[in-house]
Amino acid sequence: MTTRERREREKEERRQSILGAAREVFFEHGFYRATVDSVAERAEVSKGTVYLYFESKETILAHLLLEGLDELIQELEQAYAMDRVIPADERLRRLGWAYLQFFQREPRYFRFLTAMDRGQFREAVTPEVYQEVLEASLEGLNWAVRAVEQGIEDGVFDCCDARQAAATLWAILNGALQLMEHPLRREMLGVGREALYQAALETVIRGLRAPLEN
Amino acid sequence: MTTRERREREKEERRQSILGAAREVFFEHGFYRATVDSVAERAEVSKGTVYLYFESKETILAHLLLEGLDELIQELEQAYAMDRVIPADERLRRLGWAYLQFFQREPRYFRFLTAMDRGQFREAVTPEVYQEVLEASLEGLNWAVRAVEQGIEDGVFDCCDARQAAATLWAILNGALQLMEHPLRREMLGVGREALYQAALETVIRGLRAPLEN
DNA sequence: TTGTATAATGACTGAAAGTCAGTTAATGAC
DNA sequence: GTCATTAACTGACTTTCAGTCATTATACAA
Repeated sequence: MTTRERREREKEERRQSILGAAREVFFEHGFYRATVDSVAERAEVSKGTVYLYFESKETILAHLLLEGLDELIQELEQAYAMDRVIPADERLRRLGWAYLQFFQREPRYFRFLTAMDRGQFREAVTPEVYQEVLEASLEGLNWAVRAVEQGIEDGVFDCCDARQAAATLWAILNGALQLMEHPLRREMLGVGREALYQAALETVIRGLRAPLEN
Repeated sequence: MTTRERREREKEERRQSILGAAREVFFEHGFYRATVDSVAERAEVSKGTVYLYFESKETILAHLLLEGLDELIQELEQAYAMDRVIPADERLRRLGWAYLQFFQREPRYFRFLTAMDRGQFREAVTPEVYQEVLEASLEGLNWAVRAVEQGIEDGVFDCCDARQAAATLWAILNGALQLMEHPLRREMLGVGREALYQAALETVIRGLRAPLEN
């Protein structure tokens, strides 16, 4: 039955076309200001059709995020540079830098990701989809865990739990990004974009490397 | 003219009563689900009156935040313990801990604060009010700056810019808090609430203390 | 050709923020 | 006490938008 296959393909194409339209519209106006009607119009379908493919406006965003996070994870994998032998601290530095570069290239993804933590979002998305996005957003962390583990093995880092250390790194990078993405706050602090990020990254790496005193 | 004064006082009382009602309703249902109608009902006034005192739903939240941030700043001031002679790293530790305690006691304030960074919020609030909240949210940072400056003077810390170091600390604590406040994420990471926060705090302090190698 | 299943539509509903013409109450002048 | 003026308040109404669903169109199979 080739018909069925073609149908499936066409359905997937339509789905992608709606996603593409949504990306354009959400990026152009921001998620909040964008309307489902305008997504439908851009995709040249009716609103009803949009809801045939996605359960809610937020679900569309979730799937856009999944795409973006996929890219991010690939870039982190590259940054880890599995094949080469690199000191652990240098690996963390590269990972942190790749993380930064991704969100500098796509600041809107970062904003969407943080938006996802709101009740508004969680309520409008099935638990499965929510879980999926969460998992994707944490997947890159595994590279950091591996780097820290390597560092502990090599005696470069001095901390008990690689997972916890990686989580710390992740928390600080997100905190720095959030601060960076806020021109007004940055201005009030009088701290430069990259400067802050680099300082944050270096501070954690130094913190991991330093021997425990007292 | 005593009448005028009484009028002013009554106006302020009404304003406070609306704010109080809003705090209850927002805390009870969350900002997103709460409606201005229910705030009005709780305050025993009409919706029109609410809009006589506040420009938008978001503006009400902004003023609640200002109250909360005032409390926070006072607690940070106490934690700094100006009168006593304390090593700089210990001061930072106390500040970080006070910061944590505040948001553990009032997690909803933290959520409201992060919600404030959304476009939805910025557009619904006058630039003045927005600026005011931002400034309040950064005021506590000054204590951290002072502590780092003291640390640099005493040779306990090794970093060039106190302001930048304090911003780093602030970024990491916020990142850690954000992660902590997310049960699902924490579960996925397998990291405990306080454990993560403490690890993050200690890592930064160690990072500041460590001498620059390389 | 026609019956059936699948896909698409867009007018409609509901919810909630925000508005404003009209009402009520307080104050002060006479 | 009465009336005029001002300030405070009201709630029905408007607007905007997400989400629904009865209806229509299309594609396919017999």
